[in-house]
Amino acid sequence: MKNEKVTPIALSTQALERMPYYLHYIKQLQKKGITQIASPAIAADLGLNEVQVRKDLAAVSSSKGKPKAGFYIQDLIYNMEELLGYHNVKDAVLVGAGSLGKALLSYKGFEISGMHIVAAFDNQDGLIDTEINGKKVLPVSKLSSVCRRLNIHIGIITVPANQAQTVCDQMVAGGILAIWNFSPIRLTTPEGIMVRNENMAASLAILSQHLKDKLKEHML
Amino acid sequence: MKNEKVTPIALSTQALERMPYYLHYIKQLQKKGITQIASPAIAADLGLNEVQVRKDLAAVSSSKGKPKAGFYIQDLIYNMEELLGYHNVKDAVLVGAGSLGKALLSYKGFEISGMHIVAAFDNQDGLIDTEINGKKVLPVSKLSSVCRRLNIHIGIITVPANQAQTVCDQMVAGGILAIWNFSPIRLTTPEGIMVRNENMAASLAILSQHLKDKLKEHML
DNA sequence: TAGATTGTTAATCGATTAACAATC
DNA sequence: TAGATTGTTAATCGATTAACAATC
Repeated sequence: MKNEKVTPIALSTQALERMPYYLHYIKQLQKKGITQIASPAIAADLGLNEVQVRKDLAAVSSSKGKPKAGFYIQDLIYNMEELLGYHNVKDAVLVGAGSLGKALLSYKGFEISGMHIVAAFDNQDGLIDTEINGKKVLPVSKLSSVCRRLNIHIGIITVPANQAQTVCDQMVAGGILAIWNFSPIRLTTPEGIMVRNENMAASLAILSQHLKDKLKEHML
Repeated sequence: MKNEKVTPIALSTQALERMPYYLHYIKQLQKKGITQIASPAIAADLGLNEVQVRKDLAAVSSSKGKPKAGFYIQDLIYNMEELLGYHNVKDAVLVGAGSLGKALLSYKGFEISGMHIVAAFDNQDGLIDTEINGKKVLPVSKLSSVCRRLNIHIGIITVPANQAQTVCDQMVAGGILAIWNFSPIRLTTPEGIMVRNENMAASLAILSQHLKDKLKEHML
């Protein structure tokens, strides 16, 4: 018995990171009425390697690409959205309704990507029971019970460093499986919990490093 | 003639990304009065590989580690802050004073990391000439001239996708060398300009993927 | 000294890129 | 058909991890 298409080709994290760019790009093409696209064209426009793009598309597309013509845009969009999870809405909670937390609560991009922030949590008295972008702010003490009760599996952490690990522990206790961590520390979690670090300080460091090199170069 | 310490060991992007975590961690230790730290201890607490930590520390530290004892915390902190550019303030501009832009303008973490956002730019009439966290909002038309005049080399892009490339071009015209891109598209830039993508959609995709796998696993 | 930790050299791993025959 | 583009197999590249002698 052949096991065709049952085991999807595993996609590397890097490849997964490129997907939203492909998706955005080919959606633009679709708007212009274009129906097919070939890897070399995408590669040129997005500044990527041709073979890399081809491999990425092959990994995600259910239909094969046609030599000379490329892939059907319609298929690609569907497959990518499916892969990226846009078709089934995922509920999430956010802890830490400071400036960054508020910004994320108001960020329209999430809805498009199939994520819905159900509630926010904070410990500041002034914030509790207020609403931000239509989302109620609850005391952190209710975090794990709410997650458990509503079957929520994604948690977003936007609290300061010294509170992040505690919040993380409470999320895990509430059944959270994937954590998006905006605090500047590495969280310790049990096996099976994924933590994705959105590391502002690191990004800044990399830019800063480049800047240093460039300015030095300029001196010589 | 020996060329000692003149050419610093090149640090990979990944290693650079780990630095802020090391720095935060050893600063905590310093607060507790600890003066020395060894790689295996850091590795255990941060969930990293021992050898990796040792290599990272060796790459950044000006003094050598002592067998049995490890590295001097004071030295490490100084060297890391130096490397990460915390000691010399870098001016930056931000374009796009929407919710994310506002959050970044108010984010205290940047000052600690040696970055100072000098001004914000937007095209929305209601925002121009207002102040956000003490920073004036100017019309985008002034972007490149302001950058040029104030010798600013870092630009932060928090505008929607369809405006991002235009803003990027204006930044480059203004002499910006490092761009922190929060928009969901890949920017095209001349050689020598570094773009760091803060890719929300990608992060979400990776979390979402993990969640899908975990929930499926749970079914079986 | 004994043992932990260092720095370095080699092996492994995974992703990207190159080469090329197959195909529309 | 000719030529562009595909999918696949092999080579390259870079980072992580392992192995080990040197050292405090």
